Amino acid sequence: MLQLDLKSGVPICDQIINGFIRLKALGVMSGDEKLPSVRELASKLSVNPNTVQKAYAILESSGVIYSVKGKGSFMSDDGNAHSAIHNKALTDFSVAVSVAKQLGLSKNEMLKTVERIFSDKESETL
Amino acid sequence: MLQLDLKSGVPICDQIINGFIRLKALGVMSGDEKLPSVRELASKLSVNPNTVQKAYAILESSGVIYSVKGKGSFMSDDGNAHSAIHNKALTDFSVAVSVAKQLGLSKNEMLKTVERIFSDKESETL
Amino acid sequence: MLQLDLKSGVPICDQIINGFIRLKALGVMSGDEKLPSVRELASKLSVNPNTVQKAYAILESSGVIYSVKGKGSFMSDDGNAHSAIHNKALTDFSVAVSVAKQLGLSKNEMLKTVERIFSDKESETL
Amino acid sequence: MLQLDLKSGVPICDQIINGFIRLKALGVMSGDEKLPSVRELASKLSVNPNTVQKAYAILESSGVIYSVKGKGSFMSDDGNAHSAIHNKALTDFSVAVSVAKQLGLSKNEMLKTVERIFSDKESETL
DNA sequence: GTGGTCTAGACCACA
DNA sequence: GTGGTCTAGACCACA
Repeated sequence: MLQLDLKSGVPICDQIINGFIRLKALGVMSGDEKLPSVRELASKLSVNPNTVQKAYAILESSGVIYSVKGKGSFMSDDGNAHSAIHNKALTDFSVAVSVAKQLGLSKNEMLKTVERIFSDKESETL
Repeated sequence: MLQLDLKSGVPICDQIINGFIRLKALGVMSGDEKLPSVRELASKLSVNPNTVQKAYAILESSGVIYSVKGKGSFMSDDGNAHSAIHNKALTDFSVAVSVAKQLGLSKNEMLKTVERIFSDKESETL
Repeated sequence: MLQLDLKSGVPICDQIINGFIRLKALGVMSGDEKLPSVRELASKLSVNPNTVQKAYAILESSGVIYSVKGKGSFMSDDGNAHSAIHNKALTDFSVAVSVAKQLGLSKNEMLKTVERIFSDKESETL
Repeated sequence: MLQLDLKSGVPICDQIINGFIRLKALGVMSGDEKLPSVRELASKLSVNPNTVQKAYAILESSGVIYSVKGKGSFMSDDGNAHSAIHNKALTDFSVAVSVAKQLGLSKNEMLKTVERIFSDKESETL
């Protein structure tokens, strides 16, 4: 379901968070679908349960998932939460474009970079 | 000259580095123009002189500025330095695209964002 | 009869307990009225029978319901039970006031909220 | 500055979070004021630094404070964040009033409870 | 079993 | 020194 890239420099916790957001955005997971338990995912990813717990806590606090003690964690269908994340991602990307432009990157270079990453088969295996 | 955003999460050292690169790219500073002294800038920005020192060292080691003992630091006109910066900007932008993709942004949204920012006159004043 | 909100964060067992107390307080259920069997309710609510069993046990131990072997559980009319519930409700409310105060709500805001909800006819349908 | 009540049942992390929200709401702390460092507060409160770190992380993610690596954490002046918290507290309190009403508490009992807690000197020592 | 909290202690980047 | 991430492992409430 999720695959980590330990060499990427992106914190494990963030990779888990982003992974579930993406699974929902892509329609791979749907509302009220059960997530793997904290311990199960930790074991599969070979990371500490605390790290998964932290990711789940952040996902819950932002409304992406909801947790029921003793039952498990479930994907939320809260449109507001998911669109808020989408908006934040869009804003962050806009900032990145502005910064890159200021540092001298041309429009063409950026367009090509976007195309390249979307046609990059490796990145699809996530 | 430079303005820091402590709340942005971007390391202060990086903000200083990017700031001078930007000032050169935008034509606000030109080749051989003198930079403020480490202590002066540190005092103006209310940051630790060590942080400014570190930024200057990185800028010098990458050829963006050069130092003359007893005189100070000056903006360089080194073309190689510019291409190094260009490469770093390209790498940073690629990472931003990957993360945005991970969070569910579509290729189309990204392409449109790039187009928008390049046709946006306001963004030039940033 | 009862409806659970898994996303509310309130333990399922508590929701069942409060649900029956409310049904009695609102007059929807009356004294000696039969409750659904543990298994029946568990199946309808899609929860673990142990959870319903626990809720019934707590309701019985506090006198809100009573059980007859081989016949089932029934709503009680025990006045003492009601006062026990009343005390618990008062304690819970006090905690809520303390927390709200801790988070900066003014006395006035709280008093107005109480007034509003008691003059709010819609809230009776909840 | 902050005082914990270990017997209250409220998680330590939450008490720290609520404490700083309250200090800002009451005007005891103002925008851009420095918070004690993670380790300093942990030592003063005799709790684990991780617990304080978690509280600071949650406060930052909700915009109540902002952190600068190597410099410290500072109270934010983000009106939106603080009013969002205020709104949440008000909503939570409204829910508590509704529940209490359903469980049979009278308007008078609630008003008196609010008055009592606001005239309670012990609660002011927090 | 499942989520949640906490302590203990290591390690990293940044200032 | 300061924030941030992570592992290791205990313990609790709830189902």
